[in-house]
Amino acid sequence: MTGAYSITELSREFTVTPRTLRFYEDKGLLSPIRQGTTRIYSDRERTRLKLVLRGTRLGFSLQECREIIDMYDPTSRLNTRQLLRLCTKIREHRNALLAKMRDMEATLSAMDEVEQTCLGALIANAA
Amino acid sequence: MTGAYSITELSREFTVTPRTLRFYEDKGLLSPIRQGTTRIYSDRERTRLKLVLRGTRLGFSLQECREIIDMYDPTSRLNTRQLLRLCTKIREHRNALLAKMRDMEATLSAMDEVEQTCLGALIANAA
DNA sequence: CTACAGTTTGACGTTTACGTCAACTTTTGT
DNA sequence: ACAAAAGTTGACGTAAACGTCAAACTGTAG
Repeated sequence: MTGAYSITELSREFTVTPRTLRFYEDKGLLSPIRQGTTRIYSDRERTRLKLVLRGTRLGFSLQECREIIDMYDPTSRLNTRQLLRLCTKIREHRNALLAKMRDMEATLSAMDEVEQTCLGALIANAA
Repeated sequence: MTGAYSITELSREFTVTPRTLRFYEDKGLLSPIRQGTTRIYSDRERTRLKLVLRGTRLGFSLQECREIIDMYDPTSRLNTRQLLRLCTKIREHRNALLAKMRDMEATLSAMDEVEQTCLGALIANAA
């Protein structure tokens, strides 16, 4: 495991362009190692990429994605103060997520309602 | 009811700028009536605005928001063909939403995991 | 050795979603 | 009647998130 992917391999797997991967690197979201000047992506980078894409799909900015992912990925040993700060961050981000969840549920149930109306109208039309 | 709001009233209620409301109008998301040249927003527009903001928070583009909201708001009587098309659209948008839901649940449970690790480390540090 | 497929670094372009004036008209309190 | 407050239409600016070349380098199969 702990695969080594080229930039096009990885970009194809997630149907993004190489430019996107370079851009994310520029923004500090990915940091592939270099073999000479060529980028090599490990499974860790692959996972981070997956998380970035998940985050953007949920409407988070790349900045926010970075914050979130860096929480997930405690690259170093943390002292008590840092751990407490991390807990606070987790709480914040979770609250943001739960708010979105509520938005989502509201949207979903509204959609269901429209569908009911729609189906009702179809039945009426059929009569 | 069926209130009449000025542009600043409405913008303040939702903590956006008047510019935003004019922009949404330009994009066909809102269509306040005019009293002379001045915009007057009804409760219908207020609701639409609420839905736009909800949509953007969920990472939908204004285009997508418009599609979704226009479904909710069947302004005219629809024939069977149109109703069937609407049902299809609802299905599509719901699927998109459910996909986001899954992304969200994954993110949430990952966060919970990080928190557990974090709390565990805190306890270890306290010992 | 060389042709070619893949990669790299700029650098400028584009789309979305507004922000920020400016210049002007309209409405309203006193 | 008149100044302040609110509203209108341009027009240009901006930040985020990439797209799209161009020019040069590199590694590899034939």
